[in-house]
Amino acid sequence: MVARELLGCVLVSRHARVVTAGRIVETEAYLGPEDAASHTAFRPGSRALFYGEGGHAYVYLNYGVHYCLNAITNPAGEPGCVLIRALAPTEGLPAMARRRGTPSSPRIASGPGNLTRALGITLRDNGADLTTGRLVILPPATPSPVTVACGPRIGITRSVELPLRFWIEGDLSVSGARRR
DNA sequence: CTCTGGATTGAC
DNA sequence: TCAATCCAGAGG
Repeated sequence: MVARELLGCVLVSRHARVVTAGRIVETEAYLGPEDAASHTAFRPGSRALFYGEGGHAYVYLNYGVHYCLNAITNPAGEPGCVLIRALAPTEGLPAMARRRGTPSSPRIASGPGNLTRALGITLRDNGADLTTGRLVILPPATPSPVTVACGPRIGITRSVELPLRFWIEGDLSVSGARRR
């Protein structure tokens, strides 16, 4: 599963002259029509991206307040994406804190909305190429042996029971479990 | 054009 | 526990 491989990869955002980056420590997988929580199930407009070629970004404004960053994972024609939920800051922490308007903290990019705000990601990054654009995902610089845990997804109202959420065990930047 | 849901967050 | 806040889809 690609969601698992993404853990430990580094997400780099270059906005103007500011570079912010972090290690991906938490992801969630979203599937095609058979996944009731996937946007493909109730948001046809997102289908073009879901079914598009892998390696592109799918950015979505949620609750009118927060953005969510997804990576399209599958070859063209096959729906599937991974929601990036949390980052462990590795570069540009002060810039993240400035964008967030909060003090620097390991949890500055913990949670989908926090993450996108910290990296300055907006709707205009929707559909961007994650291999060449100002938003890039790199393989782990130093493949560190980590424990990957998996469990139910968070914050959704459908198919919550599917164990499609992955995170790095014990990492400080993983977002805390919430209930609904 | 109006109505409304939603993969969240942080303050009460 | 609850309100903030905005896009796109659905319906008129």
